[in-house]
Amino acid sequence: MRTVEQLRYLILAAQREGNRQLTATLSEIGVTPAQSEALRIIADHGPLALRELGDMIVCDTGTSPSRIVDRLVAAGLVQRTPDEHDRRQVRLTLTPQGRDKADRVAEIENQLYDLLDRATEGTDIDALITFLHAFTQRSPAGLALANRLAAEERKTP
Amino acid sequence: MRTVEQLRYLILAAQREGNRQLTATLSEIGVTPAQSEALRIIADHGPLALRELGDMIVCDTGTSPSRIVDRLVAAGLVQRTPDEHDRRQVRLTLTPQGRDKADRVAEIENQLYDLLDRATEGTDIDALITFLHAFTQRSPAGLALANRLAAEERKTP
DNA sequence: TTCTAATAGGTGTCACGACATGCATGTCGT
DNA sequence: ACGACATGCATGTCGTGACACCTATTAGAA
Repeated sequence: MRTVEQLRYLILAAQREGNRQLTATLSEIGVTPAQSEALRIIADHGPLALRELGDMIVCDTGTSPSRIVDRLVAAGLVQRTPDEHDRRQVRLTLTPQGRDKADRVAEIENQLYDLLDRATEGTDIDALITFLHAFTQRSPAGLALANRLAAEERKTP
Repeated sequence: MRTVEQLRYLILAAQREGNRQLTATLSEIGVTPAQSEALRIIADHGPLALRELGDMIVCDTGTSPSRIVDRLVAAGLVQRTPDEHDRRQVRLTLTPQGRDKADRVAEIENQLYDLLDRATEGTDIDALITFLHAFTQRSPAGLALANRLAAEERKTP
C-alpha cells in the first residue's frame, strides 16, 4: 500500500475514532457531535444567522445547517427568530436550557481534550497542525475552521 | 481554541476534503468512495466472506457491510454466492464488470495519490503516520487497516 | 422605477455510519 | 443427542453529509 494511501486511511480512522468516542460521551446528555458543535458556536458567537453559523461549522459544510438547527429547536435548546430588518434571515439564540447544555458540552469536550493532550505528549503537534492546515486551507471545512478561529480572535484579541 | 481541539477539527476537515475530492472523481465511473474501497478489497483479496471484508474495510466499521455489498451487487459488480460448507457465510466475488471497475478505481486512486505525494513533499509523513497509527491502533477502523495491511503482507511478503 | 440577479433559507434525495435487533446456522460441552 | 452459546448475515432506525432544486426577499443596475 502506498504511503499516502495509508495516510488517507489513517486520517479516516482517526476521524471515525474521535467521533465514536465523542458520540459515546455526548450521548449521556442527549446531544450528537454535530449538534454540540452548532450549540457551542451559537453559545460563543450568537446571535447568528443560519448562514453565519454555516460559515463557522466544520460539520455539515454543504449548505445551510437548517436540519441540525431543526433538531436543536425541537429539543428546546435554540430559538429561531425571524430578523426584522431582513426577513430572509433568521436569528439563532440559545434558550436557557440551550445555555445549560452548551456548558455541559464544553465540560465534556474539555475532558476529551485533556485526554488528547496527554495522548499527544512528546509529539510535534504543531508540525501536524501546520501540515493539515495547508492541506485543508482551501476546502469548505478548512474555511469554516478559519472563520471560527477569526471570530474567536475578534472576541479576545 | 485549544490546540488539540484545532487538531480535531483539522483531522475532520482533512477527511471531509479528501472524501469530497474522491467522491467527485469517482462519480465519473459511478462509484462512491465506500464502494470503491470494498471493490478494491474484494479485487485484491477475494473471494471473501462478508465478515472478512468487514474486518478489512475502514469505512462502515460498525457491523457487516451488507448494504454496501447490496449496492455493488445491484450494480452488477459483485456476486454473492452462498458458501457450501458453512451456509451462514457468503462468498463475495467480482463479476467481469466488477474487475473492470476495480481497475478503473485503482487508476483514479493512483492519480489522487500522485497528487498527494507531490502535496506532501518536504513534510515528515512518517512522523504523521506514526502518530495517527498510535492513536487509532485500538479503534475498529484502525484494526481494519491493520488487517488489510497484514493481508497484503501475506500476499507479497 | 422596474427588472434582474444575488442572497437566505428550506426541502428532497441518496448514501453512509453507528447502533440495536432478529434469524439462521454452526459449535461445543455434557 | 441436545441444549446453550457463538457466529454470520440481514434489517430497522436515526442522524448526518453532500448535492440539487425551490421559494421568498432584498439589492442593484438599466
